[in-house]
Amino acid sequence: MAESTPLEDSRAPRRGPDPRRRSERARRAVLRAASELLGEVGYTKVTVEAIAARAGVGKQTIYRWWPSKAAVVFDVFTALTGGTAGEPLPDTGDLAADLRTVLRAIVDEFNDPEMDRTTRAFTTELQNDPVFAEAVNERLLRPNTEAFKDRLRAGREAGQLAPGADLDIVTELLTGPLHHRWLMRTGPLTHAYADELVETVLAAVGPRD
Amino acid sequence: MAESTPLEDSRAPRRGPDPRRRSERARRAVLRAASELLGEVGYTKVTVEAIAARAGVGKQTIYRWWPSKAAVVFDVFTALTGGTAGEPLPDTGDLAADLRTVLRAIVDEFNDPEMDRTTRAFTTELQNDPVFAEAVNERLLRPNTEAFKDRLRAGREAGQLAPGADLDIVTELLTGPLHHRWLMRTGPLTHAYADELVETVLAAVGPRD
Amino acid sequence: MAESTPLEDSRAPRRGPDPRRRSERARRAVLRAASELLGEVGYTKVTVEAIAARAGVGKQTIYRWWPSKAAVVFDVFTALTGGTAGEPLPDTGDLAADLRTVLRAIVDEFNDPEMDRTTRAFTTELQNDPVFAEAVNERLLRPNTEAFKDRLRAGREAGQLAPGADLDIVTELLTGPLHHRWLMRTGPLTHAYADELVETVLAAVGPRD
Amino acid sequence: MAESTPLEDSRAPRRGPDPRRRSERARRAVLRAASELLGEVGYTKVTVEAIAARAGVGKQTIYRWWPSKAAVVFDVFTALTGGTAGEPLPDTGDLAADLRTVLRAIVDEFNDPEMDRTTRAFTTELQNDPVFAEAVNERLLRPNTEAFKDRLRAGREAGQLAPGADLDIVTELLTGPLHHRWLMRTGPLTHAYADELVETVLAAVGPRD
DNA sequence: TCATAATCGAGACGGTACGTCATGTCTTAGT
DNA sequence: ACTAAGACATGACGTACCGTCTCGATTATGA
Repeated sequence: MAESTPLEDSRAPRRGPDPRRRSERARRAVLRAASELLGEVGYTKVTVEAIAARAGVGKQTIYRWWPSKAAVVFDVFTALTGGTAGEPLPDTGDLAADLRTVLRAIVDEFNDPEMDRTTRAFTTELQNDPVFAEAVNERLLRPNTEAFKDRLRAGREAGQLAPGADLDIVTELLTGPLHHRWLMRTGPLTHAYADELVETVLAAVGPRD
Repeated sequence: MAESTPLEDSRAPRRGPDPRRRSERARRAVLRAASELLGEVGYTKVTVEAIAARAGVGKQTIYRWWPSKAAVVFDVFTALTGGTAGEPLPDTGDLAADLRTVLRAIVDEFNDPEMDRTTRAFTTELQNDPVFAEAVNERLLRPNTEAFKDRLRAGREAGQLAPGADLDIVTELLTGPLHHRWLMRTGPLTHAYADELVETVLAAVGPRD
Repeated sequence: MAESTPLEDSRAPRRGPDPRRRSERARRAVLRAASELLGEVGYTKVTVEAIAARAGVGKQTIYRWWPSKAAVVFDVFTALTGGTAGEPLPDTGDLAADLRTVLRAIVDEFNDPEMDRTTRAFTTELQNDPVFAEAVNERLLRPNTEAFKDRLRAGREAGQLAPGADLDIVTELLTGPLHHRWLMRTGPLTHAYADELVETVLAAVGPRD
Repeated sequence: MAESTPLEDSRAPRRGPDPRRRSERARRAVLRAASELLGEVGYTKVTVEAIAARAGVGKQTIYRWWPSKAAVVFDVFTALTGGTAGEPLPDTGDLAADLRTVLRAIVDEFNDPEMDRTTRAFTTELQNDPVFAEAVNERLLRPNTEAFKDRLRAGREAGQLAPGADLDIVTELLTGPLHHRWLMRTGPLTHAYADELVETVLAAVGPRD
């Protein structure tokens, strides 16, 4: 995903304002203000008006370039992650170790307050806007899932996974519980938890001794 | 969970209106109206005003008995499930079969439009209201988790699970992926999927042959 | 006017609650509370609910015995004046002196904060409720006007007023400016002002030297 | 008084909305709607919401520019009178004739339903809002009183009034009874009544034959 | 004198309007 | 042309009172 592609660019040749004249200053100020406000009051209480005021920007400037509050938050998120969605997982040859590394990194992300806020904002919006949901899926979730499956496939070929293992299921077994625990706040997110998940899942789908 | 315990009753001896004088007619009308509106326009677009209007009830009557729109929706949910949270899982002696039964039932629930709407409403609200999140956890999620663990424990004692299996992890491995797939709409929710989840997880934590 | 006849008694044989069973305690408490509140927040901001609460009385008890807030205030007023409306003016034989006495008394009444509040309350209500206006006219204003005219008539017969003097006009010349100055707060209300009014008016309608 | 100076402008350098951006369309629509509603349902039953609805204007637009319903009505009034408050009385050289002209005009105004409604609205509000009372006094009543006194002074200098006549008292004797009769509805307002008032008052304070 | 019926304090009810806030669009000046 | 500022029409918010309507718990007749 391109670094700061706004959500609304994705589908059509966009008729409207001329992007060449867009003020970079205003764009940055909006993202910064939105990020701060997300951290301070939470997604649902962030208002476009407040973002504009804090950014020292006219409301119209926001509405001109982003179709919704969700789109602004989406841009905040991609700015945070630096557009790493879909990057290949590390491959040291040791599948278990690599998965531990990745799951620990996910745990760390979820434990970062700014990421937590922003990701929750997403999840909120996703529930009520299927178009947004599909966009997020396409740009974030599916690329990441594919990256997982690529690494698992490599592992399977290396004999570290049962030949018949369903890669989709394995991916979900690894990330689903983690995500669920975070989302529902049903338990602490720690490296130990990440490790235990990897171990248990690999016990199921690893090669039989 | 008691059938129609409203969310706001949970913690304190409730100072305020006298519940004995509460109009059962109004209570039912509000829940019905809220449920209908959830289905028609989705949680975020439901307004308290609209619920009141549709129910033929004064707004104050809603604000008198429920602290928020979320609390109304919570009651709609508990009315829908009939308060089954925390009920023991079936125990036929065949752990795998019982888990399949339960996961298939969960799949069916998620595929029911009314449940889907209501549950998404929850999940939305949960993200931005930690108090609500804790209430939902206490009354819905934890009881259900415990019910799972109880059944798993029985299975472990019957030798259908490895003696050292971590029941929390197993529960999460069973429900997390399911929930995640539903929430993020990353794939279809079918009985076959439920069955595959059970099979894969039990492969990990079942007794070694 | 009978001392505490409530406003609503005036026209019909009142069907409804049995006045014999009326709680004197409640009646007094309501009038006291209303009077206090009038002084504290002013007529328009007094609410029936507040009167009931302060009086320790159910709202229905007020609505049972008085048709409106205005009627309650009317009773407060008649309780204040002791029902002196329509009482004959003093007649010492000296018309000018008697008028000075009466106008000074009116000035004193207007300067009494409680009377001021209550009378303003009336005047407010009068403007927007013609039925109430007519009731007040019938029970307060006309009797008082008649009392004035009676005294003036006696004076005219005693040769202290021009034989052709229009008693209605003279009455209005005496009370109109006083009332207007009070109502509009266009100037101070003093005994000297009362005296000057009497002197000037009598100069117009007194017997020519 | 400037034609359409809103009530709230009177005292301070007004911080708040920028009057240059004010929509003239909205301003007119509000005044028209308020005027119509005043005539239809009476001041106390006029609601800001109804004014906004009839004017096709947002409630906020009313609250942005007027501090209260009373202030809107004040503007309606000044629009009605065309800002004639404080204009000099006619001076034909014949004091009695000029006063008759003026009092007859006042009678006509009070008999005009729209003026009647609006002026009663004022009087209502005046009773319960001293700030409003003072504003009305300053902008309407005092200028008019001064205009009266100017004309009377000219008459006094022309020998048509006793040299020692108190102009304030004379003014009040002329306008007080008129106003009182209108306000309390204690009698009909006719040209004959106006004439009689002038005649009687001048009898008191005119030069002795 | 005692049952019984009405009034009492209390307060929930269906409503209306309040005055505020945020939405997304439109207008006004200023670069 | 695009900006910052902010007025606009709209509509929901949560609160305050309205006047009506139940509740039990006292009264105070009148059978």
